[in-house]
Amino acid sequence: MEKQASEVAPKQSNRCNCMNLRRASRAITQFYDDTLKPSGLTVTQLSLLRHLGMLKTATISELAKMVQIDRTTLNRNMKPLIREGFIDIRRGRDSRTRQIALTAQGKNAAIRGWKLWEVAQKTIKEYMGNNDLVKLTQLLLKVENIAHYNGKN
Amino acid sequence: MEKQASEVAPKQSNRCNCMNLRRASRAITQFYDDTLKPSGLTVTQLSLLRHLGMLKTATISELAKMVQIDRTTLNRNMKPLIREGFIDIRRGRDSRTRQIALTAQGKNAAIRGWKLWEVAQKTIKEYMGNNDLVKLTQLLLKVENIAHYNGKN
DNA sequence: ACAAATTGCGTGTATATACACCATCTTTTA
DNA sequence: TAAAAGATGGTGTATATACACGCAATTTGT
Repeated sequence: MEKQASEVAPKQSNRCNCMNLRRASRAITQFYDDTLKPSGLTVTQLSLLRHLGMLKTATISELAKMVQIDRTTLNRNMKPLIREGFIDIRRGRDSRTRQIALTAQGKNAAIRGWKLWEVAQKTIKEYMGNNDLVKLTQLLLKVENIAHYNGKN
Repeated sequence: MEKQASEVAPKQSNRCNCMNLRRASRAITQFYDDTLKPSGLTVTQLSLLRHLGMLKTATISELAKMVQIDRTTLNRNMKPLIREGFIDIRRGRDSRTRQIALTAQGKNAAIRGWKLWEVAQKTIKEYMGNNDLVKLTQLLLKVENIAHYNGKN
């Protein structure tokens, strides 16, 4: 095991697993958003555009399920993308539903964002090292599934 | 060719390191907040109260540095705690500063929250396993420091 | 066919997050 | 000592997050 040292952070604040994850989440979000800044997209927005690009078209609930985010959160997250004309929403056949799709502008924005995103991804890989990054990804996936654990609800 | 829908979605959505972290962060936050619900505190709020309890008193910037959160975010996060009478803010000697301190009610709330927090911590440890949890904590600490990496800015 | 259950969605409300900008107060410097 | 520089904090604005609630449309059960 490497030294890893105490760094700047006080020992007492590293005990809560949840806050540990949230601090890391804030840090990496700032890093990605900063890298993506020239594209005018946040990492959340780019993620949405890319998922939409894969699905071609989707209802709100379908997209929410795909990106694993709360449906009402997604609803709000789409607002800036609608305003910028990156996505288009229309009524579905089942008129309870909405069909969401990328516009041409949205596709272009996604491509611009993607190129910057690749830089961020590469930097992270370089910084973390491949082994640690793989391990981290694995562990995060497990954390995601905590809700299904047999100790809860 | 069949569709293999279950293959396309997860693979594609698990590629962004940032979104991976954010999904995990959302999941564990919901888990902690749910566990803490009877105390009336969110995990963020409990964290603030506990750090304040350690510091006895602090200025806003000091507390922000300790919990490693943006100063202006902290400012807003304190609002519910002030409203509930859990913390008390007054002008410092240097009248640019504010001195924050726990109230008696705040101490009680922190104690109530703590007990539930311990349950959440224990559950996570059980669920993740000790080795993986230690490894995760280590990796998250490294992620936190990405901003200092020599490939940025 | 009609009532009941279910599904899909939006909004009200509240917290969490942080950047840009500004006001104020203190310390340093010319 | 007056001006400049620095420190401290608040607010405007915007995004991200999700729970509770309710409305409208569809599907199901009798």
